[in-house]
Amino acid sequence: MLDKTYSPQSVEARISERWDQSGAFEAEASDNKAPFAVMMPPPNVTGSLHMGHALNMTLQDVLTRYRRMSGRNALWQPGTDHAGIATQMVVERQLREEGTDRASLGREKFVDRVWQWKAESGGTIVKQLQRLGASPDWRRERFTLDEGLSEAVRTVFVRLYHEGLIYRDKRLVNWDCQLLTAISDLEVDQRETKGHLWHFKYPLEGAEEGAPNSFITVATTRPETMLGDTAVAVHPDDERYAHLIGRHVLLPLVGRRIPIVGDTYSDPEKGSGAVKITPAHDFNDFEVGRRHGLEAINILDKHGQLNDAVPEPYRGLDRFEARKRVVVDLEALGLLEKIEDQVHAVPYGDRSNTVIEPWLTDQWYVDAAVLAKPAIEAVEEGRIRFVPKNWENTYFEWMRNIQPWCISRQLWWGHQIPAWYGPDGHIFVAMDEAEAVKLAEDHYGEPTKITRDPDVLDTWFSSGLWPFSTLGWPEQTPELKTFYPGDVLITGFDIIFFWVARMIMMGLHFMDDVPFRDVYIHALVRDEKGQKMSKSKGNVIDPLELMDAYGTDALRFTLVAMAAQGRDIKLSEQRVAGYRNFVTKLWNAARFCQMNECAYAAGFDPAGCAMTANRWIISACAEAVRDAGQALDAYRFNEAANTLYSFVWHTFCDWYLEIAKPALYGDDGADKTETRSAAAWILERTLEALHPLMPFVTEELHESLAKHEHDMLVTTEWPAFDKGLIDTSAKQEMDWIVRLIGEVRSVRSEMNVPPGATVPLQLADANERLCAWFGTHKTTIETLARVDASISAQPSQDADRGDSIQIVLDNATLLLKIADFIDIAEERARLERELSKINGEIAKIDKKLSNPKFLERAPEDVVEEQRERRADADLSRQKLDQAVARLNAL
RNA sequence: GGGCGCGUAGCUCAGCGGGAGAGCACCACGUUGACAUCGUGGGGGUCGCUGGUUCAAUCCCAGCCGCGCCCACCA
Repeated sequence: MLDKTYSPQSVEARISERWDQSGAFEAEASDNKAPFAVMMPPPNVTGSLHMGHALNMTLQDVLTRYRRMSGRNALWQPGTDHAGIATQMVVERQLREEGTDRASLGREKFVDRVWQWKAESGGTIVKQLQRLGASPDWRRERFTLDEGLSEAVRTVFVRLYHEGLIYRDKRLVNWDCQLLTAISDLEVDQRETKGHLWHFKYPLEGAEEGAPNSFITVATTRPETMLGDTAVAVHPDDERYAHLIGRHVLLPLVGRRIPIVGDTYSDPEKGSGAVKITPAHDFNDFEVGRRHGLEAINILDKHGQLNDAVPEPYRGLDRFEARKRVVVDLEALGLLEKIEDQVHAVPYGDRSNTVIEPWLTDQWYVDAAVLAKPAIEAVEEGRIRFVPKNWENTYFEWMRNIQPWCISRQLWWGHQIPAWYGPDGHIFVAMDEAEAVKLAEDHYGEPTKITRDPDVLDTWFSSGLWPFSTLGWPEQTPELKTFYPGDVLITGFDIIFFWVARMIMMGLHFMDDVPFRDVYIHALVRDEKGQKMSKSKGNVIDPLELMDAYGTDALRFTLVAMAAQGRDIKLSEQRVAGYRNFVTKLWNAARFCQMNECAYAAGFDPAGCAMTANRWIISACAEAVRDAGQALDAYRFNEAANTLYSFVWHTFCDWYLEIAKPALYGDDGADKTETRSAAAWILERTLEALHPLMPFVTEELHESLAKHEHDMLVTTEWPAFDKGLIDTSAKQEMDWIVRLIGEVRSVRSEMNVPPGATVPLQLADANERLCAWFGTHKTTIETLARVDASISAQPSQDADRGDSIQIVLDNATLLLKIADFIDIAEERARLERELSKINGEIAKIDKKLSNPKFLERAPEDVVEEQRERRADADLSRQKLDQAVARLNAL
């Protein structure tokens, strides 16, 4: 016998173990079932499970389990990402605590150390995913830095290089002065910051000192960069300054003679209308510099301190220190015109949280614009579909304006770039050192020493290959053939650019096909106040804690039920508790079935039930499962969850099991046998349908039930019904019974009839069909409404004496004999209320039906529906009129 | 500056052209042989505002108000 409540803690680990041993998650390329492939977004090895993972992984697991049960050869490809910067930071922090650093360790030892860290701590996230019930093929787990994937990375790099799509260039990059590496545009966070706009006067060459027009004023938010100025730009059409174009200013503090150039970049509306140009430290200025052949003077070293290119007093100063000094010194010279407050965007590194510097260095770039073209077309042509569709706009917007992608990073942890340099700087790109050496020998005509580029690749470069590198590419493996392209990618919108776009570009380029058909973009999980969860805010809800407290299934179900398309999820613990209750409800329904020997019966034919109630519940189950399946097909996760929730709790537990009780408690016989089988059948289908959403409790129940068809739920078929099980007449009949009971209960409650009291109920003045229904379900009505039921052809004398409440249900009247509780005046008021309600409805319908335009233009079935409603309402009104008349006759 | 999204019951949210819904919270009653992590009944909403399209608008369109997010090189 099942316990009274479900204890997830003791069950989940055991069930996990069984799944694992059964090999249920394993997918084979040789399998001839239709493949279904999902690529897991690889979490960082440094990661531990947060709510975003929990949602992302749960949705993937739901789909994978659903498709697997639906007969697909389902591969969910797992793995982790080496996360260059994040991981290197973690290990460097450890080293600091040990009083050392990576420089003193040296590259090789440092990298060894990171691998060691990965071996010890890198598996955390994987274990946590198992706790969540994730069902990927763990045998196939990959790591972006493992042997095979590294080969894929080198292959891609070499090929793109030879195609001219990867190149080396000296230009401005976003430089992180703390991590000492370049980062991509996407890793820069523009933050609105309160700062100042300083207006400086630059003396014009050849102007008379002190004369009114002896200066040109420039404005800047970054005074220290003036030390690297090589021009002042004005708009060619700006009358105030046009005459100055071609003249020079003498750069204060430095003494450099720099030109005044005309460039449309200068905006007469902004600042003073003249803008200082620092090509080496500003992206716009860099372009201006290129147009005018200006020198780019780099004034910063890699730490963000001023270098030898500036006058002696400023050398070695930190950039922020230099800013103050420059202002002070210019003021002393009388060249500070004014200071304004200004809110402006300051670039921060998303990892280091420090101010990013545009810095002039040699880096490797991918010509993203070329790769983007087919990637844009794939989405335009619908070969890839975003769900919800609006994300396509975001994708297009970014892809159509894509910039060269800086892929080199000055880190040690990652894929070292397969490029070597000869003594003269000649570049040799090759799969390995031996090949590079040979290339060099061919090039120079003799063995020549070459050195490898020390940089590593952006982590996203390797994750961009994930959909095919994990399947064995560049080898042409059976896996690749079977599982590429994948079916759906499930991820958050925050990595559409970082990852999704890159996978599409790389997949199309190297596999000549899209990496996946659908991209389902889910929402962000926020706290219950709608704030983004973050460690610094301290509002992080830990999924593991919720799993401990409420069970994994409750958490999963919550996330699925709240995953409506296009809206963020505000998670509250209360909600999880609510779904824990649902798990308990399901558990107890199963327990009830077990107690009453509702067990799988070999010959049971769900289409052949004699009892209406059984036909009805089977029909309702078929509808619910069909709807849930359709919802999952359309990625409407919340709908699937709600449909099943409502069916299990309200239809099955609240109504069916209560209706079934008399038969189950009664004497042996056909009714009891059939009801037992039907209940068991429904329970099994319910467990199957819920399994993708709540794998643990359903598997546990499946195992605990006395007899069943299949060994494990995980490999059972998702219930697929044919239309034959949907029985509209049973539905009509039971709906009426349900409403009847509801009406009686409502009246009893309103009239304060003691819940325990059994009172007479008479169906009066009803047609044959209703009388037949009433008769068939007499026991159900009596049990659930606590009445003694009978049928009378005429309204009874009880009503005429005022001993009964009259309940109008469609075109029948129910008489509830509760004389002791009736207050005639109140009863009259109640009936009048009913009457006015129905009259209101009739008036509304009449308004429509009397509108000739409605009759003329509304579709036929809508008009017909209104007519039927009108007729039904009219019947009810007649009955109510009669009831009132009888009361008035007293 | 551009783009996206959201304003529906006290709270969190579904629905989205033809009869306003769920969960939680709230109120009343209930120890009926699965479940008090429960059952039964109940109260509560001019579906942000203003126009327009339509026979019909919470739903479509426009504008406005409020809120959030993303992108953008502006001194």
